[in-house]
Amino acid sequence: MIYMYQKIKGTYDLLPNDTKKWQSLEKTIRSVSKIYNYEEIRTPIFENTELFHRSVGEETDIVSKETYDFIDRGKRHITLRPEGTAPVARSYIENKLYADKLPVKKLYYMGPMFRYERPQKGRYRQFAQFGAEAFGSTSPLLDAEIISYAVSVIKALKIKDVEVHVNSIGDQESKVMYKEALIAYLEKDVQTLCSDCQKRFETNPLRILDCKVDKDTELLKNAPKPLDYLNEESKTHFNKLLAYLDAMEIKYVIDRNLVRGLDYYTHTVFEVNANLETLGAQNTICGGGRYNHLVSSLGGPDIPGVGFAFGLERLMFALESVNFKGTPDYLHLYLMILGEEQKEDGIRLLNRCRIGGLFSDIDFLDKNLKAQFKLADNMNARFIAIYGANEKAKGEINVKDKDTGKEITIKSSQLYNHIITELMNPNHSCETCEEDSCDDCE
RNA sequence: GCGAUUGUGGUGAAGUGGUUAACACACCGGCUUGUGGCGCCGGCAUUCGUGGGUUCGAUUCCCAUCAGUCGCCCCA
Repeated sequence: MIYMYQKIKGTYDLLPNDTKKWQSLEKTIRSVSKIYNYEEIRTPIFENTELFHRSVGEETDIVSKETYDFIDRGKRHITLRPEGTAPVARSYIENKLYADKLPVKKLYYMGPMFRYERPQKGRYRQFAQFGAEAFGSTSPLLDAEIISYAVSVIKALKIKDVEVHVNSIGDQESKVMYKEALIAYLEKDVQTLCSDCQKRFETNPLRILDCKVDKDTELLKNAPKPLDYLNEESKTHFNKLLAYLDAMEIKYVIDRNLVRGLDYYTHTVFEVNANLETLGAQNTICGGGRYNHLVSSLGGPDIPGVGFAFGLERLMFALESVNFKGTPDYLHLYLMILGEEQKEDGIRLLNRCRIGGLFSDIDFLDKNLKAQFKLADNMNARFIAIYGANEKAKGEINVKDKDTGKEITIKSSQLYNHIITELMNPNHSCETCEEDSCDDCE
């Protein structure tokens, strides 16, 4: 070959083996979403560049240096979405979902996001997120529900060793007060911090709190914390949240240093970390919080919201470490037609089985018997039917049940009925069980 | 954006400045188009990510580039 194309840096192909696991993951996510009564929303993967600048924050890395931007043929400035909250908020406003008969709109989404970052484990340039947004209530109960929803997804996936970290950065007023206090406190000693923190001091001082390099220094240990600067309202909100979490029996730790990177957060912020070697440094699988002014700052009515986002690749890694398996592939029937003269009649038999819903396949390469048996094996076929000249002459067909090893010859017209009957037999093996799971499968 | 490290067939991998590039699995063919999973026999990298340089000669040394991995940053 002259030139081999390769995938774009930071992207990946999901091959059939992988898509099975992903489908299973998606299925679990959807069923938990149903339990919490969240409805799916799907927005475009690109939006006006401006949307992300307004919402996520001009100074954040993800907007200032990580977006995929382009200008389309109509000279529009377009950005591949780097996160899901802003597009959902935009859609919420544009479609006037606040006027819906459901005053609290609970939405979830799943799909690809794009950030121009240096790829590493659990971090890709095109990656998938599952996220939820609930609009229309300032009640801390909604914050608690969102956290509960996220935790339930993790539980449903049987991921252990997770920690929920919560914190409050307060409302707009508290945020401003805290920021001033922090800056005043750090001002004279900025030079003692790491070089990254010195930059952060100018751009996003809150993030100094969770710096890995400086976190153990006396300066940071004694630094003012957002929780100490909450006004009464913010304090009440946070305390109620904690009470509701207790009522929901959700274990959490209050992480006084937890801040989030995106500008739109107010009050509650939280993260879910998984302590798994397979995740490496990328151990935050879920992050979220409340954003009371995002909708209004995007030109909508003054409506609050709260949400979270999961990184699905990281979830997949976490699943691998708990030996999560998708449903195994199998076939009901592998039909071996021997001889060109038998093909058309054989195809009729195959077709009948397929119309009846049997998972069926056949050879396309005129392989010999041995090779076809091997193929049937690789396809994990339960029944192998052989249709050759002998059978055709007698109107019969030979059927082998791989589960029992028994082989019988029946009227070829009975092929479908025979297989169906056998499949209904409760003594089935789980490898070929028709449901996604049965009692024996667990 | 910064730092480190790796790159040999479908896969896992050994290996050397000089010419047949181990081995294992997978795959293909034969013994055996009418019964696979075992066995035996045979096949399967004109080529060592790509481009350039050093050299009589490079997969092996050097440079560049692309990609992967790990960490920082950031974030999910």
